[in-house]
Amino acid sequence: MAGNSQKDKKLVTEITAMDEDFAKWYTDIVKKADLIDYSSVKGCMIIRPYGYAIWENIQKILDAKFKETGVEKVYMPMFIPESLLKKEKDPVEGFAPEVAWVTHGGNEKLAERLCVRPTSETLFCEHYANIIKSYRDLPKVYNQWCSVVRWEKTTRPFLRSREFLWQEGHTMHRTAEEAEARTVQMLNVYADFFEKELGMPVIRGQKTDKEKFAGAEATYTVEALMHDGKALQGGTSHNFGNGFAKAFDIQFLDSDNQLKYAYETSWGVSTRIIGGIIMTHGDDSGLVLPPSVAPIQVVVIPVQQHKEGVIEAASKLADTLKAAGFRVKMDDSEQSPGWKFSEYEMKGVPLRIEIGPRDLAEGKCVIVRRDNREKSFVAINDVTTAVTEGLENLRAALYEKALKNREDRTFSATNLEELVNIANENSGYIRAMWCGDLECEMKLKEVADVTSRCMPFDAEAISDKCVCCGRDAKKLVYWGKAY
RNA sequence: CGGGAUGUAGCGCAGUUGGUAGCGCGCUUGCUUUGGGAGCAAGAUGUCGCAGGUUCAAAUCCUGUCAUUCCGACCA
Repeated sequence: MAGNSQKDKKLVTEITAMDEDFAKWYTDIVKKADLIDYSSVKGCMIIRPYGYAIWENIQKILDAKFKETGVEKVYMPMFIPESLLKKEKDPVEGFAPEVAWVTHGGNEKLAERLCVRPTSETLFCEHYANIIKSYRDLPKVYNQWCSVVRWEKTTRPFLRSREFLWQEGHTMHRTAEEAEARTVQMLNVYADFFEKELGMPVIRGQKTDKEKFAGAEATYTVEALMHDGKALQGGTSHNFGNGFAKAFDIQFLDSDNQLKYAYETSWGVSTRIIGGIIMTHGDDSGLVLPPSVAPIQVVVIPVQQHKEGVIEAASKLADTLKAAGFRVKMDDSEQSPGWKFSEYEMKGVPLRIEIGPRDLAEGKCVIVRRDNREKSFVAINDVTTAVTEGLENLRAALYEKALKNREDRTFSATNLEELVNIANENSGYIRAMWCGDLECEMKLKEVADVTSRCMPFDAEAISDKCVCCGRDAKKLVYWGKAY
C-alpha cells in the first residue's frame, strides 16, 4: 500500500524525538547530519567534511579574535617524555589514568617511554624556560591548534572522545596582575564567542578547588546549559600563578636586576563546542546551526527545475549571494524538493531559498528560516538584504530561545531539603550559597547528585548561610549535572 | 570498570527445530515526475564484526575478543 511504503520511507530517515530520548536523539543527529563516522578504535571518531567545516569556521573566528589580543600561533610536538611530564606533580596525577604511552619505535623498545600529549603545559614550559631570559622577553602569548589524547573509558562523539581537536593557549607574564588580566581577557573572548557568534548564553565564573584544573591557582569557566538541562563547560581559562614556572625554572631578570619567576596562564576550547551547539539549538528535525559557523548558510533549492529559466534564476541568485560573502549552496540535484528540504533541515542550514516558476513570474523567491520555518516572500532584487536580516534574526532568536531555556531551568535553594527536591524534580541549574568547604560539595553530590558548575562573577548573595551545613556562606554556586 | 542491549548489502531491519542469506530504502540505467522525503520498469551490491571451538554442515550453538549504544561508577 502506498501509505505503508510512505511510512517505511520516513522511518529510514527519522530521528528519535529529543524529549523522548535525548541521548539517542543526539547520536542520531551526529550521524545523520553527517558530522562524524565511527572508526575502528573506540572513542576515536572520523570527523566528516561537514563536521570539520564547522570546526574550521570555529577556528577561523576564534583565531582572528586571538590575534587581535596579540596571540601568536605555534606548534608543539605530540610526544612528551615521561620525565618531562612528571616535572609538575599535580597535573600528572590528574591525567595519569588516562594518558596513552608510546613504548616502541619500530621494533625497538624506547629507553624512555613517551606519552601522547593529554595537554601541552609541560612542553610549553620547557620551551619557555629556554627562551625567556629577560623581562624584555615577556609577555609570551602562544597558542596552538592540535589534537590531544585522553584514554577515556566512556566516550561520546564530540562530548568525550579519546582523541579530540582543541586549541590551547599558554602565556607567560612578568607579573601576577598581568597574568590575571590575560586569564580574564581570554575568558571574555570565549564568552563573547559563545554568546555573539554561537547564540549560546553562558555563565562566566570560577571553578571551585575541587573542579579546577590540577595545579592551577584559579580556573575560570564559561558554562552553558543544554536543552535537556545538563550543563556543559564551554571553555576554561586558568591562572597558574608561578607554580609551573618554579617547577620548570622559568626565570627572567627583571628591570630591577632581580631574578624572578614568570606567571603563566592557559586557556582552551575543544571540538566539544560542536556537541554544545547540537544540544543547545537542535530540534526534532535535526541540527540547527548558528550562521557564523554553518558550513552552508543559505541553500538555494530550485523547484520544478526543468521548467524554463528556473535553474538560471536559481544560479544567479546563488551567485549574487556568494558575491555578497555568504556561504551558499545551490542544489540542483535530481532529488525531489521535499527530499532536499528535509535534508538541509537535518544539516541545520540556517536559511533555505526556494525558487520556482510561480516565483519567477512574480520576480520573487521564498526564504524559509530553519529555526521556526517561517516563510517570507522576497523580491529577487532584495534577496541580499533579506538574507542578511534573516541570518541575524535567526542568530538572535537562537540566543533568546537558549536563554529562555536556561531561565526556565534555573532554580534557587536556601536549604538542603529544598535543593534535593529541586534536583529530584528538575534538570537544570540550582543556585545556592556555599560555605567553601569540600565536605559540603561532596555531600551535595551524594544526596542530590549535583556538582558545582561555577561561582559566577559578581553574584549577589541569595542567603547568608551555606545550603548544606548552615554555616556562614561565602559564595553563590551554580550546581547541576554536567556532560 | 560494573550491568543491560546490539553487530547480517551504503542505511534500517528479517532470517523458524543448524542445511550455505532475504526485505524496504538508497545506488545504477531508462521514461514519467518535481511547491514537504515521487512513480513504473530493468539491474548491481554480502569475508553474516573478528578469532577460535562443536558439527557431515554454523548468520544460527559454545568460548573469547573488538566495536556501538543505554544506565551506573570514574573522570574534565
